[in-house]
Amino acid sequence: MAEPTRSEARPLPPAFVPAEVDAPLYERWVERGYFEADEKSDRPPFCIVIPPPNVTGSLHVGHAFEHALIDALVRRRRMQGYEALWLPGMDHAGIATQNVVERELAKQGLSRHDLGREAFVKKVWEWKAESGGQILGQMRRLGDGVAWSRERFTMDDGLSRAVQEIFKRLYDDGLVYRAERIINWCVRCHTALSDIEVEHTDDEGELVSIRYGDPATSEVVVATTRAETMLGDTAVAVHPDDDRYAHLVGTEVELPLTGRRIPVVADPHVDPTFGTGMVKVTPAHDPNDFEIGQRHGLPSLLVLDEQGRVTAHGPFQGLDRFEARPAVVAALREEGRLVAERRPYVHSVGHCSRCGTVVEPRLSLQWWVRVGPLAKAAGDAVRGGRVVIHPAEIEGRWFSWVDNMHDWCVSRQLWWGHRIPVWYGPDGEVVCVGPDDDVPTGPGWHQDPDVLDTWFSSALWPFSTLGWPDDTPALAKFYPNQVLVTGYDILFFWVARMMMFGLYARADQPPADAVPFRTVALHGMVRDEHGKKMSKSFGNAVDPIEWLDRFGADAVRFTLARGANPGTDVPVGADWVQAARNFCNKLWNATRFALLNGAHVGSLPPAADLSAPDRWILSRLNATAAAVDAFYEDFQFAKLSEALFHFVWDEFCDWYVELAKTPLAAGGAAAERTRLVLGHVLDTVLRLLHPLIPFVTEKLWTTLTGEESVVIANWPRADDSLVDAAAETAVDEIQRLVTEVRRFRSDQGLKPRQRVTARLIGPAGGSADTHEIEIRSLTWLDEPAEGFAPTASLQVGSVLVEIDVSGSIDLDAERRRTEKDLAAARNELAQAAAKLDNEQFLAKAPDAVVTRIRERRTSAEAEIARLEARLAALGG
RNA sequence: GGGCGCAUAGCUCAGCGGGAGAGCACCCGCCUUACAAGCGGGGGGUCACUGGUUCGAUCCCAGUUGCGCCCACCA
Repeated sequence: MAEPTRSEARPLPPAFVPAEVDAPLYERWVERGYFEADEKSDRPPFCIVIPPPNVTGSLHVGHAFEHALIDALVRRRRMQGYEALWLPGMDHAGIATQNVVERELAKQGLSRHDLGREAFVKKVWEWKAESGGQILGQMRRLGDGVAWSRERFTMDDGLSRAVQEIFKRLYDDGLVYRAERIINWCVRCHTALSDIEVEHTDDEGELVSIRYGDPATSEVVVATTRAETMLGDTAVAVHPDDDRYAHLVGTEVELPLTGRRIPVVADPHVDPTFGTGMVKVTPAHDPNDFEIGQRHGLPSLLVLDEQGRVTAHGPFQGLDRFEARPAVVAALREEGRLVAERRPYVHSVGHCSRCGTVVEPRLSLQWWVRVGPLAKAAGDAVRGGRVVIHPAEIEGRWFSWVDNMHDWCVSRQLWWGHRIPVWYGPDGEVVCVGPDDDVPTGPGWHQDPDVLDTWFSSALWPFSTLGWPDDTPALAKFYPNQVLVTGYDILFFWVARMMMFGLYARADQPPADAVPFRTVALHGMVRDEHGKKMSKSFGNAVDPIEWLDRFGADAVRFTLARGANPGTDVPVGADWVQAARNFCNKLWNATRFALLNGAHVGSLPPAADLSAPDRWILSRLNATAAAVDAFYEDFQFAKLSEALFHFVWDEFCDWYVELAKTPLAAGGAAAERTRLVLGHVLDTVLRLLHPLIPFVTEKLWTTLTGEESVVIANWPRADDSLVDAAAETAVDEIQRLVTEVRRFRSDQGLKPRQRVTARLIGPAGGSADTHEIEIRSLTWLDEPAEGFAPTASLQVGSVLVEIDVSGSIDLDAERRRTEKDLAAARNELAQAAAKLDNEQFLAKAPDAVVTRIRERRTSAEAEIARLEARLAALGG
């Protein structure tokens, strides 16, 4: 047997101080290459690509949350023997980053146009270097076990090549095309936006009804919330079956303020029951009107420029759309009661998701991805079970989205991003250039000035980061990724597009291997301690660094994991992080205690040589390990964290460690046996906890075992043979006895450590008999001396405890307690008895339930008898 | 306008057909040589409302009220 000398050799400080522990450990992990993955390995692959953070700024708590989950998954798989890869990187975040840099420039009174495209883009790269470095630093502090050698950026050469390649393929397949349509135009960002980049809110506006045609005889009344767009009307539409207006169809009416005459057309899109049943048609500034225009060959008249200013017609020219709106209404009124009605109107208004500006629908020539076949494949992959979405309830949303997707506008009028690889020739030639093609040169040739939607490159992330379009070993090994962990908020922005492009790019593979990932695990959003959305403007956003400084990375990670119920939002507050920090410290001190007492890791003695508490804690340990494994398979981070928390604190620390003090003090074989069990339990539970709280566990585990690192230790396997029902029952008895005595003492006003004498009388070999020393120690009861005269007695299970409460017993307190317990027991009995009197219950309830109720009745009866006796003894 | 989800202890949330749970907060007592970032004990809930199904409902169904989210081109 090894001598317990380690503890003296490697003492632990009395408290866990993350600031002193974390950083050196992380550096060592990286130096030793633990997080690197070998694509040539025979081990099964486990790859998760990071949802690339925007280089825009620093990580927020949501990132910390996501990283905590991913890191836990990857670390566990690594311990299980997988070739585990967490691939890091960042996203250039086109519009977001450009905005940030433009804002910086604005502080100096400059616009990007002052710099020019080339200089501006250079500026953004500088920003990227600075901001990106900050993000990487935060990831190190969090303990993210990423393969740094594989770090990628969506704008680096390889990924840009992938973007160009896929664009070229899509172009050649007719899946990307250029067309003039209504797009969402942000007048502040000066770019087109895709539909999902627009956020709708119910805004207060005004619905204005306007008379068109001859004021005297006018029967044409149309309504609008955007009066200024009337300047661009090119028709009025009615429903084809609307008899009220059938006579007008084919005629022309005068458009006020413009001197133009516009036709009345019949179109099925018009809802005859809404308003007057007549609609103004502005093909250049409304998607529906554009459709109507197409159907009737109407001209499209742009009346707002890219700044949202009126381009047409004298008095309004140059006015912002929001100035033009009332101005037009006023002019109509002056013109002679052309405004039939004005009323407040709450309606859905689209805003730029980046800057909040009201989006202007606007006719524009843009590049589009034809989404039909791609989206169908994305839907089928989930339908066919090739990709599994967690939690499953989200699938409904998934299908309704992919099955109804509109074509995706992918061109952006920005400078920061992947430039569209299309050249236009002097004679109207259009050439799409692949990564290995020659760029057309010569007079008149120029490249499309626009860049691609930032999500276009993100969509390639699962394979572009692994070397695609080249046929690399990494791609072969790690594609499809095993899991994708991300927030439900970007299911459509990102997950759907990765599915579409992954399936398209890898269409040469068998269907099951073309998918970008096998499982999508969606998490919720981090919220504040009251469940409110975190936002800077609301002032409740937390900088994770603050918590990292105060409580350490493990505490932050554990808090977040512990709150992570599948797919639901996670509320967190500083108090909770503190509680997690306390847990880490508890673990620290339990290990410290064990080491101070010579705990070490060795082969466990056979069960027959172990005490009931030993067998109990091993039983609980293995049950916990099994539960943790099951929870991991289901991404139940809250449950598995809770299981480990409960095991460590409530079972191991509160009971096993306390019970262990007796054999440790006894010395000899009992002490050595206990040291081995302590060592074994800690060894195992530290490994189980490592994926969640990597730093403390590394420090404690290496100190305990003397081994190199828990990062590369084996994941514990639950051993069913160590689950021991008899031991659990035995310890359960001890716990009940101890708790009852403590309760009695507390009721009697005895100080916790105040020694009183007592005699324990139980059946030979029962828990009181075999563990009397432990029980006395935990209840501060001394052996009775000569002439022992108990002043009180209490029966707990099969054990009678006679106590000499030094001094007089507080009869009132004791009576109150007993009466209360008695009432509870009687209530219990009544409930059980009522059920057992019910014939239908007996006939229909499952046997197990009936048995349980019978047992409950029996124990309630015994309890009542006991309590009544006690009450009688108390003179009640 | 559609679709989805949620209402359980003061707060944040688990549980989800047969004994109401956790963390934090609260009250009482303890500086017990692992830990005061701790230890022991304790109080606190007609499980939103109304009906239904069932021997039995916090749990299933319907409706009501309140809250949240997603989608949508209704002037």
